[in-house]
Amino acid sequence: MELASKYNPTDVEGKWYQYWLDNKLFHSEPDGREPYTVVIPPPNVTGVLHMGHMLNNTIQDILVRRARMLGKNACWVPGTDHASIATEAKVVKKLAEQGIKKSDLTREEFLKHAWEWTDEHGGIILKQLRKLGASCDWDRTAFTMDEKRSASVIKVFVDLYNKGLIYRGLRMVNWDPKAQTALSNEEVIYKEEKSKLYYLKYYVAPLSSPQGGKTPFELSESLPLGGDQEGAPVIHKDEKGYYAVVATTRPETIMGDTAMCINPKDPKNTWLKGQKVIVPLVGREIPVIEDRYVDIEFGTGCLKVTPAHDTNDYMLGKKHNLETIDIFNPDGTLSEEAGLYVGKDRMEVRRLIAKDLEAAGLLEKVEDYDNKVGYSERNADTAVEPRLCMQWFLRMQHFADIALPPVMNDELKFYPAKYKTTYNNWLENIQDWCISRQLWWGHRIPAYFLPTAEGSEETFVVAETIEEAVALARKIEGYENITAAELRQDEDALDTWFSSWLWPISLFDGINNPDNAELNYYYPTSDLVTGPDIIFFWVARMIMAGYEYKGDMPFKNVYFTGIVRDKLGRKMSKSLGNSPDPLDLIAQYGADGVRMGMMLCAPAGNDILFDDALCEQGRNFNNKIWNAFRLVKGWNVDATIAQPEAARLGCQWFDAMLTKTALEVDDLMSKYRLSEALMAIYRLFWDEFSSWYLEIVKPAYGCAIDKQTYDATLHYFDALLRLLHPFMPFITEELWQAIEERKPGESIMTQSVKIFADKYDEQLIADIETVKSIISGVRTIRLQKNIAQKEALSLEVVGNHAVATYNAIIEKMANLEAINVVEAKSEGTSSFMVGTTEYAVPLGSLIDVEAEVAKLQAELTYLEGFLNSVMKKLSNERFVSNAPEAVVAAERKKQADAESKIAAIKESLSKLK
RNA sequence: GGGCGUUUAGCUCAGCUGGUUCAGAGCAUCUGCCUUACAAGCAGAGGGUCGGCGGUUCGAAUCCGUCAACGCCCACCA
Repeated sequence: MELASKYNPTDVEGKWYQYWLDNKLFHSEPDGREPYTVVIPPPNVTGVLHMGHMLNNTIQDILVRRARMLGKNACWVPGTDHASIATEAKVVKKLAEQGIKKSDLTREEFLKHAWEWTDEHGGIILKQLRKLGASCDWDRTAFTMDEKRSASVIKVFVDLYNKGLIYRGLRMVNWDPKAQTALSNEEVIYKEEKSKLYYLKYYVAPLSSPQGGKTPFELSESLPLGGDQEGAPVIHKDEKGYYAVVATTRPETIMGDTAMCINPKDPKNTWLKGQKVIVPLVGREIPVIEDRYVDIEFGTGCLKVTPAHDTNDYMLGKKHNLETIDIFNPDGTLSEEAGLYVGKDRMEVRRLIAKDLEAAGLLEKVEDYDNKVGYSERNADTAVEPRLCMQWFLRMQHFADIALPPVMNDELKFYPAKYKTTYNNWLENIQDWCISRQLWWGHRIPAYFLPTAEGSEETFVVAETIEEAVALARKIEGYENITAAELRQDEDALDTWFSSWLWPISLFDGINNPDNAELNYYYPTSDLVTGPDIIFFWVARMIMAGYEYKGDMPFKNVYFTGIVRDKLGRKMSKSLGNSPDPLDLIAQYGADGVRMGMMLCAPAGNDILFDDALCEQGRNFNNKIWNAFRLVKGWNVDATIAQPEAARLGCQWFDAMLTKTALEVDDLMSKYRLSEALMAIYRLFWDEFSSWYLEIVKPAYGCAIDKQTYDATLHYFDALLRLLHPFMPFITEELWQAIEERKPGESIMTQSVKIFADKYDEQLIADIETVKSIISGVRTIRLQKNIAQKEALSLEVVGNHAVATYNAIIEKMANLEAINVVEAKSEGTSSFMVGTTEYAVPLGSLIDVEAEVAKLQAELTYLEGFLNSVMKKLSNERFVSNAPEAVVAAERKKQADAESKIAAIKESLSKLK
């Protein structure tokens, strides 16, 4: 057959992917084999493939394909996530471009747009995964908002509510003013930011009559002003009176101030105890309260308390029974309650109020300050606003209790194990999960409110369907005749993760249909491959749901990948433009090349620094394999030729190498050290197979090869392809099909990777290493003396020729006409040592005595130094008496070897001189 | 503020329970080759007092302490 000199992936990849699909090789049904299950971390339904997906799915595919080739019933279930907040944001943006405001639409109208968008863009990413070679069981493709998954979510919500684990409450939550929804704690990302610390004047309020405008402080005290000394009170006074100074980063919230707080143990501020102060600009009098929460060292030790807009202030407010004034609208603008700056955005107000405060003489000073500000995970430019509102929560303590032990005692293993600590910390400090989102795109909360009189407490029922809700409502006193039309369903949707935490169960319909045959067969799944960034969002919660709803772990192992960075170590991001398009890479280097590029730089758990050059290496490897195949397939076979000795030995040796490497790969794969496993195969193919084995067995130009060697070579090729297939599925299928005629529907995918013995001849491998060194030694001399490979040389072995068995190989590879064992080497040779044996190549007139002397002299110097250090050890009494015998013996051997080498070199030198 | 991790060749990393697989691999570099599978290649070579200091030990990249740099996670310091 004619083969191009370069491998062309584009010709090959589409063809075989279709072949695999046509023959249903990715599809799995429960059977008698051991299952191997992976559920995909569902990408956002409207997302496109990025490098992170690429890494993640390459790893999954390698694991899945390998498991399949180990005879397991491998099932990789794909699907997508509805990603409520991200998708809703995209739809809102798209509608805005068409001039449509979300607020002008009904829920139904909006959802219609959202579904249209989803149908249009949904699943693009799954199509892209096919280009990568992902062997997902596409027949099982699921969506977190499809019928079965939605029903599961609702069922679980009702169940948890009935178990008393879900509650509704007025809480301080993280509010995203852009998306106008609450977020969970995990969805807030804190960023260090340069900001300002504003020092505001809060005047001490004068008492109304009868004291006539004097402050209680003035009336009762006569402490001196100032505060230079440690522990002395710090009292401020100007022409308008006494005042306290409060440091804040958020002056725009002063309209919501309902107290000022000092630490009761703060000597600087004891003078303020029991006073009232006046909120600047606003003019409202607020009490000074005392709480040890206040840090004496920070700022002035005076804290303004805004219970509606800060989590800690809220806590203080509750404790001290303070009024709560919510000065913001849901979109982050100032509300009527604020009284000032109404309708303006909070960020703008910050600038305005700073100016106004200064103009009014109420701003003492402004300092630069490094601050941490929380941002929405999905709207990276939007600062989160703490906001008090009614939300649904899931009690987490119960879940922490069931999810912590199996990970800590390694029933469920994390790779790398360091994430156990992270997991432990989170679960030990678990907080309730805010599961409601003020969004439409998502699973609507199945709570139904009953009509109640104005002002009275809200009453609701929680049920899977409206009919059940009505039935439940009718059991409540006074609502015996209520109808469905009178019930009002909660407007909120559930957090996306409230559906994805069920993924390993809901994919097999295990919520709607518990204990079904598929669930019992495929669950628990085998390996989960995901990023450590979603360990809390997803991994931990799946473990919780797994134990709650199936009584068992959702997966046995979790492989945490690194984060894909560029070669400078920067996170890949759209804004930096440093993220290559995976499909472009595939077009350029081939899917196999890109897969290899990803894996080469992906040691488990470390961040990976991605560089196109690695894909190039992958592509080059493809080409190497391709050309090795061209060589082998180009040979003419002559069944009448006897197998040459060199080839016979070469086969024996490669057989051992293959087994050795396969065992190594088994071991590495079991430890999820995929990149090392790939590297082992890479070296086996490139160095051992191509550079050594093929050169050893290769017939002379124009000559035919014997049948025995040819068959063995094809057998090895076949084995190498199978070893490699999980990593490089396309080229391996292409060549496996070309090795010999295959039956229709046959594929390398269903072959076994295990065809190797569990033992190999270590001595043989060691001997060939010596043989290789001898050959390299001769080659080095050729290079130095500029002697062409064509020109045959002879070799003298001084003393004992331990690897004489392999002379056939040495002669062929080094092009030697003779190998002679001699007592002493002849005149005019260039020599080298392998181990303790000296080898010499007679060069006649080509010998450069001076260079030869210099070379030997350098070696002598090194060896003498080495011997010296060995002797030092051996003459140390304590070493000889304390070290294990074997170690001492090893040192003695070093000594003997060095001495014999030195003797040989000295002799050579004396001859040369 | 707490916790975790990293630091070994120019780059990316491997070196588990201290001693011949201990200083390694791949890439990059340098030298010589268009040798009839492959120049996306072949053959050969150079390159690191294992972050600093101190300790334990007969012996430390490996164990302990400490310092430094970098990275990540968690935490309510306005």
